[in-house]
Parts: sequence; structure tokens; C-alpha cells
Amino acid sequence: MANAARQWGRRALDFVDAVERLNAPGVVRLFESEIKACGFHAYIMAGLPAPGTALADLTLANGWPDEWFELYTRENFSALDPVPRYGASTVQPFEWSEARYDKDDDPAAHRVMTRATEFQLRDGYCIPLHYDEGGAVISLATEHLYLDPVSKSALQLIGVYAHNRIRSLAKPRRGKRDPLTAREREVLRWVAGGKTSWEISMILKISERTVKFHLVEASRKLNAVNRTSAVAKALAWGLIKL
Amino acid sequence: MANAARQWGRRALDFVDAVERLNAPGVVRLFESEIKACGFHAYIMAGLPAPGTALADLTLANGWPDEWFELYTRENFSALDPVPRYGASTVQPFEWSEARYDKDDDPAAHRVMTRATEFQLRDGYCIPLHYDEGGAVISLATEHLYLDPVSKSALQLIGVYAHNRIRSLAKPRRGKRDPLTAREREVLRWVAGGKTSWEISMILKISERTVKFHLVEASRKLNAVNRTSAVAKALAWGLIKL
DNA sequence: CCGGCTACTGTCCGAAAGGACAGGGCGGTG
DNA sequence: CACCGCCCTGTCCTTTCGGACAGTAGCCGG
Repeated sequence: MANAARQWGRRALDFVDAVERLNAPGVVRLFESEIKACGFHAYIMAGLPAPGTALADLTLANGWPDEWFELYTRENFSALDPVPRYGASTVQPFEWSEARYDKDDDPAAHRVMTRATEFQLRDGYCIPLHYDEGGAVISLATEHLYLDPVSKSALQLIGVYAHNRIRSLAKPRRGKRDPLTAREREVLRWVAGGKTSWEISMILKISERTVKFHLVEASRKLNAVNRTSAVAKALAWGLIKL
Repeated sequence: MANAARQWGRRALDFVDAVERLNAPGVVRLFESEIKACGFHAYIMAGLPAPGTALADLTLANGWPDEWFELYTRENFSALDPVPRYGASTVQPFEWSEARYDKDDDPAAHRVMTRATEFQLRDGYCIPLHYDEGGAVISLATEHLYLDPVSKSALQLIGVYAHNRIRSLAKPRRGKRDPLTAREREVLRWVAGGKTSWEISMILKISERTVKFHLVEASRKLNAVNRTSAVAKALAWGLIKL
């Protein structure tokens, strides 16, 4: 156990060393060989797309089966998949099976997980990351998951460094994360604080009608049916903060 | 740089390795020595108390000056302190100074930060954690904060594993977190999803009036002025999840 | 057995939200 | 210049919320 731990620790540290000297494709190749050694046969490294943004634009490295990625983006699974959704709300790595959802409340989530098994993506490990621009996940797929605590932390270390390195190399990030305008976020923050449209109009020195307009726009972009769900979605996606 | 990275990586991995074999006081001691080495002279590791619950019941490890902790709980600073408040709403570690508040809107928050300096708690680093039972933070205090990205990652790794270990050892957690009843949470989740009172009454097979009643109760407990702010606060405090 | 807590239900009414129209101004870019 | 994105404004009307009133029923522990 302690022996295995040393070995994993060593691997992780070698990885951290090497990664600083590699270019993006090199990091990806090394990363792939490391996770293969841990028994993972597919992976993705991508930002969390807010509603209305494309996953492809936020993908730093794609090691998923092509058909699955194609299906995933085409059917907009990123809005339904419980794994990235849970990843957005935690800093700790977790196993896919820990990303709970209610089969009855949320049949769409269950459908995504079921379809994934068709591509041999039965179980996996997900490492969430959080930057100022928003969240990201590294999701690793395997047929049979078993990880002891030390390999988990080693994987986390590897993942964090790989992602950081690729991210800093791929500097000019295209792909807009934030579908909301500054004004829309401003209004949403006040709404989240319990202010009425009229109060917000006084605070921002604009008409009540305009406050409602921004809310309608924000709700449309977030696929929210009313101001409450707009606030909930904006909070969940990290588009606004209390 | 690569050298420093390697050193921090080693520290973190050694910590993870060791922590699995230690009991709670041992983990605390090791954790304390690690953070001292990073220049932090005080810390706390505690759950985020929802309004109306006691901080002391949620504290896993307390390395704050006694007088400060006493003052903090007596004056109920946890409801005012911007650091845990921000920690509740974010998943990424942050420096205390990033936990913004408006000096005019929120003089109480400013007072807490000012009082803290009397106890040599001028600046610090805060690692938020999120569990099913609610949020938690590890808050580390120092006189002069400087952390490079590598030590930040290492600290995060150390913090997460220390907290997890202590938490799992101190299994039977006393201290109620959740001022909300199951029914209130259930209603809040549906409201967050954008459902109207009438729709929720159909879903839960209760009268519309009862739905409103639960919302009023939840809003009262959360000090929310309407359903939107109730949802926002419940989400921010981790009392409900999308 | 009573007090306290939770869950539940009702009516009435003013205030707020939200949907459906229909616009104008301003700055940047192809 | 024409187009686009963002910001801004208006009216009318229906639906929903939220506050105030006043209750019932079941469970649990002192």
C-alpha cells in the first residue's frame, strides 16, 4: 500500500516536472499515457458550457469516442449530463456514480448516462477545476472503477497540472462562456437579493420596464421560465455571485 | 519553478499518504505543521452555519485564537463575515481580500474584517468545500499573504484530504445544519426550477395554499423577502441543489 | 395531557410579475 | 451605410405572489 503510494506519487511528480517542458500536444500525449496506465480508456478535458454555448469551443483535449462526442454535442447533452453539473458545484474529484440525479425527476440525465454505456463509458472519475472564467472538468472513463486515495490524489495532481499547462499554452481562448451582458447580470444579482423590478429601477436609475426587459432577455438566454429559475440557473452556472 | 512545483507536489502527496493512517488529532497536528510551513499562523475548519445554527457544533478543527473564536460565536459573526459567505457561493479557493462586500451596503461585514485584524488575522486563504450536508470552509490566516499557483494547488489538496479524513473519523456529526424541513426543501427545489405554486401543488398533491405556506416558512427561516431570494439563499448555503 | 412542531387548508385583496404588442438611440464592424 | 448587439422605454392585460386573516390534524417528548 505504502509502496504503491510511493509509486503513484513518483509518477505524479515526474508528470508535473515534465509538463512544464512540453508543448500542448506533448502534454496531451503524456497525459493520455498516464491515465491509460490507471485503466482509463477515454477522457475529456473541457470547460463547462453555460446554456447556449458550444462544448466544442471549450474543449481543451478530447479523448472520447468520436461518435459519442458527436452525439453529445448534437443532442446538447452537456445541459443534461449530471456529471458536469455536479462538477460545477464541487471542488472535489468524484466518481461518476456519485453525481446523483433523480431518475423520475430527471429522466434526461438518466438517458445521458444510459447512452454513455453504449460507448463503453460505464463509470469514471471526474476532476472539477475552477477558474475565474468559469468551471471545467476532466472526466475519465473506465469499465471498472477502482481507485485508492493516493492514486486519486495523484490523478488530481496530474489532471490539474495538465489542464493548467494546456490552458496557458492555448492562451487566446475563443469560445464565449458568458451569454449574459453586464447589465443582465447586474439586474439578476439584485433580483437574487429579493429586490422587485421597481426597486431595481430606482437603484439602477432606469425604468421599471427596462429592468423587466433585461430579465426577459436573461431568462431567454438561460432557458428559464421566470425570474426565480433565471436566478437559480445563473447561480448554478456561476454567472452571478451573491 | 519546476523544482518548487515538484517540492509542493511531494509535500501534498506525502500528506495524503500519511493522512490515511492517522487518527483525527494526528491529522490535525500534521495539517497544522504543513500550513505553518506555508506561513499561516491560524486556521479554522468548519461547516457553514445556516442562519440560526451554531458555529461551534460544526467546527472540525479550530486553530483560531481563543478570544477571537469566542467573540466570533458570541457576536454571531458567521452571519456577517464575508469570507464564509463568499465561500458558500463559490467552489474555488480564494484569498480573503477577494471576498468583496460593499462597505456602505454592508458595514457589518466590514466590522468583522476590522475586528479580525485585532487578532492578527489580516489576510488569508479560504478553501471552500461542498458536501451533501452543506458547505464547509478551511480558512487560513496570515499576516502577509503570498501564494504562487503551485502552493495554492498543494494547499487545496492538503486541505481537502485533511478535511475529508477528519470528517469521516468524526462520523456521527452532531449539530443540526438545516433549519429547513424536508417539505420546505422539496418546495424550494421546485420553485428554483421555475414552477408556480399551483404547479407544485399538482406535483406534490397538496393545495396551492400549502405550497405558499411552506415557502413563507422557508423564507422566514432564511431571512428572505420573497421566493426568489429564498431560492438564492438556499442555493448559496447549499441547503438545496439543482 | 399539554405544549410544541410539522403539515396542511381556506378566503380575500392589493402588489408584483410576466406576456404581447411597438418602438428609439448609440457604438462598433463588415 | 446597413447591420447588429446592447441598452433603453412605453401601454395593456392576465396571472401569480405575498400578506393578513383563521383555522385542523398528527406526532413526540416532558
